[in-house]
Order: sequence, then C-alpha cells, then structure tokens
Amino acid sequence: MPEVIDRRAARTRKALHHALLSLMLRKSYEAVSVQDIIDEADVGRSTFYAHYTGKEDLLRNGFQMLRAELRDAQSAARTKDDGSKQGPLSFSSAMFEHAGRYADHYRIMAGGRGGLVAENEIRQVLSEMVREDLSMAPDSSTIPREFVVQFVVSAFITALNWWFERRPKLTPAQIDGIFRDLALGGLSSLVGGERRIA
Amino acid sequence: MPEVIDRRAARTRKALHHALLSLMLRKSYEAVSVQDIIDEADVGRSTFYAHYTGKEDLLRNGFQMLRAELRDAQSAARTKDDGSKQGPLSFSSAMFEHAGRYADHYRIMAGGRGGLVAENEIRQVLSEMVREDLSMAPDSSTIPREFVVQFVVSAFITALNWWFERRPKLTPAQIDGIFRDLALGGLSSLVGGERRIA
DNA sequence: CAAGTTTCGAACAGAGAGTCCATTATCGTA
DNA sequence: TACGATAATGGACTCTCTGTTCGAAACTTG
Repeated sequence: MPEVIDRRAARTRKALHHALLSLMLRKSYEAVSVQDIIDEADVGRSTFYAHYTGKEDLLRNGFQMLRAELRDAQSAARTKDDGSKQGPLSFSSAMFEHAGRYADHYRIMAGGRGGLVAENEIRQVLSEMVREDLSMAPDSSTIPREFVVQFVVSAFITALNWWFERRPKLTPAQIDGIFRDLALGGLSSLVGGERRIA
Repeated sequence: MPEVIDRRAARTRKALHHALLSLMLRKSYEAVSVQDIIDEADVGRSTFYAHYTGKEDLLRNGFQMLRAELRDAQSAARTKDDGSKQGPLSFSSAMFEHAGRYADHYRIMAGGRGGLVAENEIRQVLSEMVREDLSMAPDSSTIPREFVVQFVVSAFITALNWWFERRPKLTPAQIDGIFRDLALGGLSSLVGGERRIA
C-alpha cells in the first residue's frame, strides 16, 4: 500500500504554499490574511481548512519541507569529498549555497517578514549547526559558549539579509568569504592598523 | 500661555503605555489586542481612540519618549568627562547602561516580542550610533562599511537579549566587556591557538 | 464506469477594529 | 467656588477576518 496522494490535493497544497510565499515577499506574515491566501491560490475557503488548521500551520509545513530538503542536500554533500573547509564556521559555505538556491524562503526568514515563527525556525536550525561546529574547539574562553553561538547565528542572518537586500549579485562563495572574515577576525582586523596572524 | 496638559489626559496616556508594556512582557505585540490594552489600563474604548489611532500609534509613541530620554542621558553624559572609551564601539557602554535602566523596554525591543515596529526602532537608533563611531576609522577594508554596521548592530542586540534572558545578574559594565571582546576580536581570538596582536 | 475523495460555495457565529454620540465626571481658571 | 472647557464613558453600529458546517458538484483512481 504505497502512500498515494490525490493529484488534486497535491495541486492545492502546492498552490497554497506558493501563494503564501509570494504574498510574504510583499507583505509581512502578520499582514497576510487567510482570505489573501485563498484568493491568491484560487482555492475555496473550506478547502484551505481541509488541509491546514490556519496560516501558521501552512507556514510551518513549508519550513518543514525546506528543512527536509536541506538535510538531503547535506547528506548528499557529505558523500563527496568534504575536506574543504575546516574549523569553526564550517557550516557557512553550505548554508549560503542552500540559501542561494531557495532565496525566496531565506529572504523571508532573514528579513523579519516571517514573524516569530520564521525567526525561530531559522535560529533553531542555525543554532544546532553552530553548536556542532563549536563543540570541536575547546572551551578555554572567558566568553560563555551559548553567547558565542547566538553571536554567530545573528551574524549569519545579518549576512544573509545584507546579501539579499544589498548585493544580490554576489555569489554564495563571495558572501561566505565576507562573513567569515568578519565573524572570525572581528572589528579589530579592519579598523586600526591591527593585524591578525594567519 | 504655557503648554498646560490636563491631568486626566496624562493619567490615561500613562496608564495605556504601562498596560501595553506589561502585556508585551507576556505576549508578543501581535497577540495583544486593543481590548486587552484598555482592559489592563481600565480605560474606555472610545477614550483609547481619542488619544491614539491604534495600538501601533501607542507603541511608536512610547518608543519616541524613550528615545528622547536617551538623548537627554547622552547629552548629560557628554557634559561630564568623556575621555573614557575610545575607538569603534564607543557607543556600547552608555547603551548597556541605558538598557539596564529601562530593562523592560529594551527586553521587548531585543527579544522579538515587539514585532517589526520595535525591531526597526532599535535597529535604526543603533545603526546611526555605530555609523557615527565607525566614521572615525578609515575605510581601508575589503568588507563593505554598511555590512559592518549591520553586523555590529546585530551583535549588540544579541548581547542585550542574552543578558536579559540568561544572565540578568550581570552589570552593564560586565556585559559590555563580553560584547566588546567578541565583536572586536571575533571568533579567532577564542577558538584555536590563534592570537591577535594587541 | 463506479466508488471514493476532494473541492466548492454559501451560510453562520464569534471576535476584534474603528467610529459615533449623548451623558457624566473632572479640570483649570476667573 | 462656580462656570466653561475638556476628557472619559458605555453602548451601539459597521466591517473584516476567522473558523466551522454541509450538501452538491467535480475529479481521480482502479
């Protein structure tokens, strides 16, 4: 008994996801009503509620799919050579890559348009990655570990947002370079005459 | 003709501001209804609309007052000796000080509870300060100036949030120290065996 | 084709926003 | 203190949005 999904249901779900996504590129999540979504998707009101309990359910479902997609991309990348980037922040290049491919989704999560749900979503995913990365290095610092994690997560989101809104022409590799320079080296590496050892 | 303000109006406004503030410490801004506010403040519905056009107006008004307060505090501090902190990030110690005094307000702005309005508010204020601070230093870097500004602003907000939610016992001076270490030195200063020249 | 799903549209109750107005309470001042 | 001005109140009303229900119509799968 294979999980057969009615084409109509699949069409409807896809239409709803797409509608919410494109609406959120114009308005904030809060400003989008269920009415807007079903108008945009050209779907009946009762049909919407037959699939989702409300707009938050729809949004969460969309992120869940994206998350699965990310996992696939990561395990696929792990199969190939993986001796490229090392040390802390080894997550970033793959993430910028994925963000470039799903720009609309990440634009919403990083730009504050997605409300608390989207904000929490991306922060949670990134936090886990950064914690993983940082767990390699010894905790010989006076600065609390969890603070460093949040610091890196925020820096990454800031980089994403700046990329999309100000320099969309940059390649994932380029924005990754800028991000790593700043996050690793801090301000002192670019302000005065101070230098850091390579 | 001195600007005389009716006591009743002042009372009402204060009650409404206080009501919104304390409600937002429990719920997010979006989840707070006008009904909630007037119930909490014990004020009639029509009275509310006689003073503000809606809850967003009330919120903005509150931030405006806080902003004026900050300006006063800064100009008062400038009168005294000001040879303390130097270089970039010279804004931070005074800001952590102010945030400590108005913890509830800043908690809302930094914690994402205040919606886009609060987010934009604090980012705008901080951006101006950081731009000012950074304008002293020469732009001899490969990293775009505005990206650095956003990076610092996000790091500061992250520090604020971490302070309130995880280490409320810390003094403004202590959190300021942690923030500066990380923002100035970056990750390399605390991870591997890498060191930077003082 | 036939049985099983899905979609549709319309209707309904409930909550909240924002407006209006007549009445009452409070304030500043002469 | 008394009076004119201003503010507060509660209730009623219109809208918009939400979430639910149901029978009929349309579509899908086998």
